[in-house]
Amino acid sequence: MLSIYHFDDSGPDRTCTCVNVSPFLSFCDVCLRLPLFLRWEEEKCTDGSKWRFLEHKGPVFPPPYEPLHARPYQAMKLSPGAEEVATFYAKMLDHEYTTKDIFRKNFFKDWRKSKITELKKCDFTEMHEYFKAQPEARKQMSKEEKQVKNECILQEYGYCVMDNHRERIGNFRIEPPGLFRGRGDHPKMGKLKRHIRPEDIIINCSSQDSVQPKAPPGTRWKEVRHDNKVTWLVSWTENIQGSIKYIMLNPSSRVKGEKDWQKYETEEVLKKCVERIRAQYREDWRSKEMRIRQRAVALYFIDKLALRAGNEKDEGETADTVGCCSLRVERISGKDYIHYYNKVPGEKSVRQSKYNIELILKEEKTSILNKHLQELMDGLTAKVFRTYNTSITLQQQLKELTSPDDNIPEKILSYNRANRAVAVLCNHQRVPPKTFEKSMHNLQTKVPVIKIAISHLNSDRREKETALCSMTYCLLLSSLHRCKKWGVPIEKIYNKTQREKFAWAIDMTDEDFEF
DNA sequence: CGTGGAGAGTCAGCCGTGTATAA
DNA sequence: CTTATACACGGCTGACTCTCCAC
Repeated sequence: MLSIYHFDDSGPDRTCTCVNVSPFLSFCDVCLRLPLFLRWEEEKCTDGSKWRFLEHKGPVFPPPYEPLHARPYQAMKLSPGAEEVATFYAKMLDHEYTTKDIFRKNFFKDWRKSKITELKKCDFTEMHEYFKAQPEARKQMSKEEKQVKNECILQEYGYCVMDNHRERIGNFRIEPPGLFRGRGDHPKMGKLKRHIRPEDIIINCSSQDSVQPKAPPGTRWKEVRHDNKVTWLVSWTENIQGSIKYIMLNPSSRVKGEKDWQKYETEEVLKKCVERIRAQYREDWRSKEMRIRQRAVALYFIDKLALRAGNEKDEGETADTVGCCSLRVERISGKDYIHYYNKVPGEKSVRQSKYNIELILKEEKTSILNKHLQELMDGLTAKVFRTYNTSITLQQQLKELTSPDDNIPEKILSYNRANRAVAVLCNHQRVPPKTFEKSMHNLQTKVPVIKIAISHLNSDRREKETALCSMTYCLLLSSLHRCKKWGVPIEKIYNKTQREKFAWAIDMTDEDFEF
């Protein structure tokens, strides 16, 4: 039974009561009122509001910098600010980032508000050693001491009250300052991510009846607003890309759970009409209109290759990564493309129309594509295809790989193998972590016979990781179903966080379920 | 009507930490 | 029993998707 919250208007302290009811029951069998999910649905909230009451304590700021009085540059004394920025670099000395020119250049540019002229002449090793020793020092602090401290902060700042429910907040801590780590060859890597002050913070909460969060002594918030059309509690603008950051609720919360449920339902609808959509885009490959051909091939890639949509981005400002709609001709002839291409035998009409492919990917825009998808099916967007195909593949694989006589470990193994198939579809590829390579090396030198096992180990690891990261909803339900059917403990497949997030799905799975 | 940009929300990889397990 | 290694977990945050609205 799923724990669905219901309103408890009688309580003096506005906390919720959890009652075990199925989301498909009309009424809670204890208080005889509608469960929250359904009530929300019932009352429709057509104005698009996400909540009626919201109260929280605001964010937790990182502790202020404590100067070390270190002198990494020719014994020169640094201001506390300059010294702090230096510590960010010193902490990363072991990281590959600090070997990259762009990283160093950006860091140095932001740091040299001081009179330091050459990075090469700086010696960060002393500071580096200091920080390396920190985990040791922290270990000295007693375990309970740490836990109690953390627990207090969590209890005070880690929860909010939204519509009578005490809900867990996802990230209630402000991002600490540091050096920006972009992904890939990011042109801004190494730039200083500055301190966020209360004056940068926008608070969102109820206007009446709620206690508003207090800014730290001697400071004030940038703004306090009362916007119940959004779900965030706190926001600020980050200084590297100028984008907005938010504090929002935990995945186990009502607002997030409802969203997930909705997505699951969209997948269900797609299942019913996917063949129609496929037939249509195949036909569109031969359209007289170029735009339609473009659209159809883009859609084909998204469907067949589980590509992401991939929006246009500012060149020179952002990471160098690509998706379907931003694929360019030069990339198509490149290795990446061949790599994908080889995985798609058949569908000759796409392959033969070289002319198609070149234009399509160059000019098709995500927004246009999404508009088209919306016409094909209500709620359909590019990424729904990705999750849908993931689900279907997993389900098929599970069916193929599992036999009723398997014992539980065998069933867990086949689950992991099925996940590998899913990973292939999504083209997940990960570099094994460095520590892994190292331990592999040790194995190889010690016991040569073990070599044979190495490839297995390697793939097992990937399967596990994939199991953790390719969570979608039909996929989720079909694997939950399998657990129930074969008596595999759910705990063996999903960890605590995942089980909390998908409490609603775990409950609605029964043995007859099939995606 | 199309487009660009801001805002909101989701996804996913990395990494530190704590714990289980092996040596 | 102690120490070292492996592993799992969860927090963090950059990247991405999608929507909406002003122009």
